Amino acid sequence: MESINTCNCEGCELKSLFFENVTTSEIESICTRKTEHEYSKGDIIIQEGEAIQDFIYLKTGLVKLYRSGNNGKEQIICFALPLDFVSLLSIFSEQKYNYSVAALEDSVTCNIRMEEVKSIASQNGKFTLSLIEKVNKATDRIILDFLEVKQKRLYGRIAYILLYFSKKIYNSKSFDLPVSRKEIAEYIGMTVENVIRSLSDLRKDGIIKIFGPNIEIVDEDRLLRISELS
Amino acid sequence: MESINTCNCEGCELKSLFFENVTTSEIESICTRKTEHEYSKGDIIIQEGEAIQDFIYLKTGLVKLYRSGNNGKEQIICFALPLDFVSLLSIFSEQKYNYSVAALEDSVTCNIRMEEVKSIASQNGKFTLSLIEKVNKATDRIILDFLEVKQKRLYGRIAYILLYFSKKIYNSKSFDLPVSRKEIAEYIGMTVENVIRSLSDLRKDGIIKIFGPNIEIVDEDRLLRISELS
DNA sequence: ATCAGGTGATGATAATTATCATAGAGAAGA
DNA sequence: TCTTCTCTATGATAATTATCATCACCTGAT
Repeated sequence: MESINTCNCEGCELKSLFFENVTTSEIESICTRKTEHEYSKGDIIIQEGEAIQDFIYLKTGLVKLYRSGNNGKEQIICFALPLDFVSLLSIFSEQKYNYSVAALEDSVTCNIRMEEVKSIASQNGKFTLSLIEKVNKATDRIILDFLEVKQKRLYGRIAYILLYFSKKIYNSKSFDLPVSRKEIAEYIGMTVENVIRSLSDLRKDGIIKIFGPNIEIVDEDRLLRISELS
Repeated sequence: MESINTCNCEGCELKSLFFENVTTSEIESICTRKTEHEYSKGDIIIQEGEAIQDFIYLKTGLVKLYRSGNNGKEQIICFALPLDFVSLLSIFSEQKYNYSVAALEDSVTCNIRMEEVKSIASQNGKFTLSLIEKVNKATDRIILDFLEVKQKRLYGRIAYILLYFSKKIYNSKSFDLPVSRKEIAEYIGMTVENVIRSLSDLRKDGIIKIFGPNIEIVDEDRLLRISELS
């Protein structure tokens, strides 16, 4: 991880989104004290169990939230793009992170000391209210996605995650999978072998094409039907 | 549902928990305008799709949060006791509820208009901050429980939910199940038949006793091991 | 009182998923 | 270079779970 501080808040398109109800002087205070961090693909941004010190949000990149289950296996909680909070869960309710965050692509975060955020929050109700809305939207999304995946079976889950990457992350029918088969398995809660098998089957049926990490969705309608019919 | 308004806030033990950072005049304003509602076991408190108008919390009773999946089947999101918010998800981020709430036991809710809460929140950062903490804690709990259940298999899930009711809800090794076998199935994401079979097996193995709705945990250690070893 | 419908229960069987084994390709390290 | 490790891939088999059928019991409705 590399720590830099060259970001100018004036040009930051995220500023207005996150801090719409903050006064100019409060923003100035944030901007001078915030730190920015660069991560390479694969780097760990947050380690489960660490003390929560910063309020972190993703400026650019793609990350995964995950935690290690009882049996040593990892479980992926969700994927997050910029404008989703990285510091979603536990941020206001816990002392320590109960999940980890790692970069799936080169990423940049903007960090603000929690005390700073809490100090502004305690003085500025409108800010806190807009914060609560955004945090809630993100956790709602996680829960609804969990329920969505839960009601599907193997093939439906595979179809669902392919459509998720295609539509929500890359907005294209052809994309490089940012995760390994193993990570897909950790997200949908199935074994690697079955993930690989399902992808192979989808390829054999002419629904997708696979070139190494690249996936091309050939027959989106059928993929959609598989996703919906479990 | 019956609407009453006889609750006196002075004696309300929940007041200080939820509204610790609220001024006396703000509390008075809340107390005069809040409404209280009584529900019988089985009553629906919130219907999925309804407009969110009130901030609702549970005074007494036990409820379930659930939503209807694509295939018509219902999925139970979580169970909630007093001091857990009922209006957890979507409350600050959505216009309409994306889940339903029903009473598993006779329950009483205290309702406050959302505008009232938002109005206090926008003027009182400390209040909003303590609110965000509580809402986050509850949604965190849901997500962690989801992950916990997800990594277990049928027997582990059954053991887990029995221990959950025993320890978290009733604090006793003997209790009446507040939910049907079907509802357990809807929570753990398995079929009713398999839930019933698992309970029968646990009974045959002498780990629990079943008298109609009553469950008695005989061998808690073994149940714990089953829960942990999936 | 009787009927319909929901719930709990159990068995037989089918479908789904996990586990184990094996193998090639590529990456990282000695 | 050679070894080791991880990832992708596939097959065979075992374990797990779902589906279907049947039945008893209870409750509410007509």
